Amino acid sequence: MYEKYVKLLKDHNLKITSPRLEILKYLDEHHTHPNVEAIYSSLKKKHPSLSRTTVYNSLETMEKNRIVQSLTISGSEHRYDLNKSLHHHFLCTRCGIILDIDIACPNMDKTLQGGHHVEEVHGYFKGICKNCQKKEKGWRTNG
Amino acid sequence: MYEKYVKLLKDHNLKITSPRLEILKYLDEHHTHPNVEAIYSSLKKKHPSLSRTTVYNSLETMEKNRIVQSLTISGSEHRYDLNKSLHHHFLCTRCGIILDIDIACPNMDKTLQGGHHVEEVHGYFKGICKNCQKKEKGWRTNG
DNA sequence: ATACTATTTTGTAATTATTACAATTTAGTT
DNA sequence: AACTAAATTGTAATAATTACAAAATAGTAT
Repeated sequence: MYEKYVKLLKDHNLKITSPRLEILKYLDEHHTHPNVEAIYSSLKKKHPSLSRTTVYNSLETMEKNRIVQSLTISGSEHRYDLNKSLHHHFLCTRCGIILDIDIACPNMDKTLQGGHHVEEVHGYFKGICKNCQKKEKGWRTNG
Repeated sequence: MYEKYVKLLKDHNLKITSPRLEILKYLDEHHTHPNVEAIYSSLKKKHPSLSRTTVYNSLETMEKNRIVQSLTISGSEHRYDLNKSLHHHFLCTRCGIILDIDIACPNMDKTLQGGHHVEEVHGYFKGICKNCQKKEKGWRTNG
């Protein structure tokens, strides 16, 4: 059940704790790029002793170990992602959904730019998602 | 003196106001990608009646009109840029400086990705800048 | 199994950035 | 000079995050 998350943590010499395992499981099962509040309020149901601060702490630790990735695209909150293969993200400014965008990008795996040591690369698109456009069209047609 | 900022605002049918002109001038003269606080505290000296809220309001309006650009790279605050040619950004996680990165990128001018309507494209690199690396090396050698 | 210690979790109290809002002022027009 | 919509201002809220200290726990050594 939790073997793969245990392995992930062990591989980074991190202690195996319930909050960390649950957060990893949550991210693995929800590809919604949730914010802290979403993770916290969902896990809190099954684990009432969970603290919001723990979610912050755990994510911070796992981010430092590159197990999870923090997206700053929204500008008002951090949103999280299991750190799998490199990919871009799209934020819908209408509904707030963040979607994975898999496109070729020659700059994604750079470790040096302009003489600076690069540790992270982020490609963000912002706009209106397919779904929200459909909704707006529908309303306009009906109105 | 302020002609070009006046023109920028006029071209977007925005009213010509002192706060807007001063903010544009500040951004034009400081390529530091400042946050609201930096802009506010600098302008406040010469214009004591300026309100922090006005800086927020002005930047919001000018961002909607694509006169300025908001960078969310830092994750804790918005940082601003005069919206000139498309380019990437590098954030130093040590000193917080944001630098322009001019590299070719085939995805920078996309208006559609995965069927979604794209209005903004951001390319962010995070890491340790040349200068901070130099400092760290120096200290270690001397220690 | 037990004891030990560093790490983690937890809850509360700050802090920081940003937004809401209502009153006043002002830009652009009549 | 008067008008009106928009912008500015200050204060009060809100939202996300961090600081901190006490309690609990994981992993290790005994």
